[in-house]
Amino acid sequence: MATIKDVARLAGVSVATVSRVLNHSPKASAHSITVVNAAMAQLNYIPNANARALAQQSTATLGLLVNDVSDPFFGAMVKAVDQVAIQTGNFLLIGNGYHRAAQEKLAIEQLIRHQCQSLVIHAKMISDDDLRTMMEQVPGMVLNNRLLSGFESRCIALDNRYGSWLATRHLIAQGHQHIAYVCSSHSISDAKERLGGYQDALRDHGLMPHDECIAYGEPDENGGEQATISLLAQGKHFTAIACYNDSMAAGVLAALTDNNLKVPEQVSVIGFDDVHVSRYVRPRLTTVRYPVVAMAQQAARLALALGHGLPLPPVTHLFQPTLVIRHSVARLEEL
Amino acid sequence: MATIKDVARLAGVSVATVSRVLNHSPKASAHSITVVNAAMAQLNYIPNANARALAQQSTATLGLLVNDVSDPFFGAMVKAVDQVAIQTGNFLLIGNGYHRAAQEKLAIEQLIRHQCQSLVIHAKMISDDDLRTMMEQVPGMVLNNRLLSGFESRCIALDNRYGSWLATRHLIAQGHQHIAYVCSSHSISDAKERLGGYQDALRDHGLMPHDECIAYGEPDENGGEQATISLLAQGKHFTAIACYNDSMAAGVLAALTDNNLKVPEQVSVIGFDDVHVSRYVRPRLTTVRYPVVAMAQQAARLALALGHGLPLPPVTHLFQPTLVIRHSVARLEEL
DNA sequence: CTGTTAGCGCGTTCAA
DNA sequence: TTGAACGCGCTAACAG
Repeated sequence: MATIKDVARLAGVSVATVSRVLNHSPKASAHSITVVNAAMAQLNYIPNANARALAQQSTATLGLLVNDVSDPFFGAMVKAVDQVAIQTGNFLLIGNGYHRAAQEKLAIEQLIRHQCQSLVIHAKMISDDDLRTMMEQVPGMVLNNRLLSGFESRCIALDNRYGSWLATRHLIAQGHQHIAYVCSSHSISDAKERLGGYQDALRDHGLMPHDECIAYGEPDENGGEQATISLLAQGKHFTAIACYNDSMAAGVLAALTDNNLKVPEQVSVIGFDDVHVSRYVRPRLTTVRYPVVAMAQQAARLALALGHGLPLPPVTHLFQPTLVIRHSVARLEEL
Repeated sequence: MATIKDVARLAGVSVATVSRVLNHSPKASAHSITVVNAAMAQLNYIPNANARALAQQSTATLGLLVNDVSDPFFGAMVKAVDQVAIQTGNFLLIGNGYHRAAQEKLAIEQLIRHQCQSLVIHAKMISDDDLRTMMEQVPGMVLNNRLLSGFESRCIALDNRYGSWLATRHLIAQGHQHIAYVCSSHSISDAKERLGGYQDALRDHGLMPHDECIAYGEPDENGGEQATISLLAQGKHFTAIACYNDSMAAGVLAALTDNNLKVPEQVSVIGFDDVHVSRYVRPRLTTVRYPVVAMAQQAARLALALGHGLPLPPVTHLFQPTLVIRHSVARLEEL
């Protein structure tokens, strides 16, 4: 790998001059520019980002922590953040927490080791204390989907409870009275809030929430299938199912179909998140929209501004979910 | 951010000693270890990976280029590579090519700038020449899903043609004679090879391939829907559809369902890749298995070995796809 | 076992 | 406009 010295030698100038044309400094003669560029091309010179970072005490990188890039929800988030990284000339470093506190902590540390000044963090397992010491160390660190007291201005979250309340109310408005809930088995705030929203909505409309109507599973298709099967196996009576997220809802649809239950004619299903899958599953999934892209972009812009001491962009700290009506919920005519 | 000097000062030792305990050097007294560790903890010291890379002339990083992390196929690939990165104590840097030559080149360059000695590259658009100069510069660069002459030992690919041939033969064996093909509109080798395998299989079994039975679309669900709709709109007669990949197949299933065509009773559908979606779509998708995980892992291990001058692991350079039989293909009884 | 020192590749003074 | 020299944070001899 050629270094700046090799280029300088070949071009017959000093390294300082090479550095100048490299960084488009105005004080570089036209002649230097041509000579240096020629030398760089001939050597296939690629600058060393590490050395540059060390010298400038700043890196053009943006760090992002997600649960798991291979999860479509986080895929969308990564893409949204990458978009703003590209726009602002930054390189995106990605870490995976894999739903484990230790791994989350380690991955954030890796991002910091690599000197990311701006960090967008989606971490649900790591402790508040650990998170706090990191927030203090890195001014450009922003939390996505988590509220940490004392750092409210650097948090962006969704009103999960309200979203789930909306979904459940929609089912009730369609005449459903027996509504089951397919919940995530991960004990994170999202799960509690969404479950809480479902229960609140029932109570608000004079219906009793029953714990036996709640089934748990991993927050993916398979978890949705398993939860549905356990609901069915217990002979529960329900005409609608509200789900923790769309992936589980896809599993619910599959399990109902496998058991000859027609959706939405016999059972209505509503999801949460509005990820890609909800649009091509059949019937198309009625769901609650989680504005991942907008939230991720705002988080990224905020992190970038904070990390470089720039004026802060306007940000929404608590986003409101909305209803997306498709074809998996039907009005209950009789009963 | 505390530096090694701060730690040394606080611990009352030299930076060399700090470096030694940091790197678990055997020549460090128990006393030094305790003192230094205490100082590091007190300062929340996190080493600077850039400085370390510069000093050691080597980084513990593995670079990966994919088309788009938010695509489930690449999500699986990223996860597989991340797995081996974690196992080997490396940090994964990810770049996105977004199906564009310029972006692919730029992303690879970024990875090299950041001094990744090992690179797993999935790039279909960048020119052979550009790729070659990079392969020459970086000995630890491995190509996934592309064959570059002169670098065969650093390429890992799938026999796409054979996979598509397998799929088509399976349909023929089930009695189908009128088989449409839903093809990717991207003009990359995969598309050509898979289409070729379909045509070969038809010819090998005495059937004439008709260009009018081929519909094109973006290689995602929506593309599959559009392609199916155009096939239907043209009134083509077919009893089965072979697809470029599972995402398109999912779109095909959706479009057929929307048009009251039962799968597989009226139309059989076969996919390619065997990604996650194929298992929870209904009917479950019969498809061709692309061993992404195994391929990605081998590519990663090869890149790591090459990049660090270690003995090479055994690798399969051309993987063979296999048939995965589920429920979207039926035997054609009459005609 | 420890400290001093040189240098990794680059940006940035400061003189010239 | 240019080059020499220093330092960024860290590792790796080397000498003690």
